[in-house]
Amino acid sequence: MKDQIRLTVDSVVFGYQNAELFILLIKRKYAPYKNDWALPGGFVLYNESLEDAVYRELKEETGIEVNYLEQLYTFGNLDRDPRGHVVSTSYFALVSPKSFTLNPTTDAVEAEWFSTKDLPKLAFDHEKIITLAMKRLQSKVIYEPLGFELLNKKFPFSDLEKLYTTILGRSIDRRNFRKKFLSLNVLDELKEKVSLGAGRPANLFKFNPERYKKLKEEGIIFEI
Amino acid sequence: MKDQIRLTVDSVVFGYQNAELFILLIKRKYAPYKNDWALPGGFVLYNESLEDAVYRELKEETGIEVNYLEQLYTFGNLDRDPRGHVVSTSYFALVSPKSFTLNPTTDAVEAEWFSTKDLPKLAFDHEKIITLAMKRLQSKVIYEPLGFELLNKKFPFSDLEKLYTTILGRSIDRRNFRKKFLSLNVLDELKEKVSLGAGRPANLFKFNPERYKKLKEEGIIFEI
DNA sequence: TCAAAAGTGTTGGAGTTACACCCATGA
DNA sequence: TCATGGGTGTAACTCCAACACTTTTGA
Repeated sequence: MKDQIRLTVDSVVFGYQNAELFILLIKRKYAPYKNDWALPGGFVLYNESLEDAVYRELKEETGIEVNYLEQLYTFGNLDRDPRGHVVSTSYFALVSPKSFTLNPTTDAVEAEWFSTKDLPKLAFDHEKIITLAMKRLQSKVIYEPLGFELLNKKFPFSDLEKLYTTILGRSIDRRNFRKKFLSLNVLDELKEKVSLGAGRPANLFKFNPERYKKLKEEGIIFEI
Repeated sequence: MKDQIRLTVDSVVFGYQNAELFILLIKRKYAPYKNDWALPGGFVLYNESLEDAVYRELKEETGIEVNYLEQLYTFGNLDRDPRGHVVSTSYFALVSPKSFTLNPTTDAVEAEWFSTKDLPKLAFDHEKIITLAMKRLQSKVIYEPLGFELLNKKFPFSDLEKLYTTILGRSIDRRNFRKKFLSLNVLDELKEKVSLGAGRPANLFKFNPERYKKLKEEGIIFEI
């Protein structure tokens, strides 16, 4: 077991609530970095694919089901893990609001959502991984319709706008955003309305993945 | 050694000559896939970083020096290598024309450039890796000035244009391309001219990496 | 009736595309 | 002087950014 390269996976799981982005972290039970917060993940088993390892670890450590998963980067610096030569393939994942509340299934393991604006000190090089994941989310959300994975199936337009504002970290012109998004022709306007506290009730929309797929095949590119 | 995940690196090395893109392949000396063509690469050693492994394997197998290196993707399917559970992190690299001719240093190992339009049957999942690398090159060349890594330091504008035509696989309007590229303000026009066979001699240009870096820091984005 | 959020059009400017002829050289 | 590739400008159009008031509801 010694003098052997070992392979881990780590996942940056994003959740979204009330115009805030969150990342799922777990508290480490063992050394190294005992009691520090870290990304969910762990060693890949023999004859286990990378994605299987990600799903297994997420289930074991957090009990969460993700909506979207994508490989991020593989870190292989020699100084990244005090236990020796440990290479980690990182993933980034998105969860829908209904998976946002954590069931405290997996006893003993502490898992918690942290606002991206208020992250604790992290184990290993996990801060670096998170930084990369956030950049990737930002750059990806403008040319692929990922955002919907973080929202409910049906959502008012303002949710989408707030989500983009949050992810991109800048304000967006409501009229232009709506115009542009609707012109992409991948949203279905529903007959339903929803009233969120004060103000005029909002129309609900739904992302149409089939239409998106078809447009993509035709070479039409999504771009916000 | 058995029942142990092993880690390899594989590199897709691109070269460019006469309006054609080439990929560097080696002929496998041992099973599996003995005598098939494959991407240069091999097992990562204990206490060796991924990039070091890439450079080492490229040197051992091809004797080549690359100009640009970037991680591509990590493949971890269980069926990708008949030898067992072998995970491979792939890289993509660019070489300048002066490194394009192969010195037959590393005896016994056969390395050869293949046109991307005429690739042989490949070992493992290397065809898949190459497909991904080509997509990455295409999408990246339009928002990062990678192309220069495939050209001589000093080059006539037509070289740049032909390179983009080749990589993107479509024709480009000469006037618009030149206008746009020059307006990015990262090329220095030299006083030198070069005459390539027939026709009016062309002015030489040089990429200015410092200027590009400065513009990038100011938030100006390169985009062709 | 007031507060709060949803919904909606227009205009100017920037940037992109489309397009064809002259220039400098070597053979 | 001819063949070859290099170098250049303009006009139409499309796309993007900027900008503020009306509508609908609940309290």
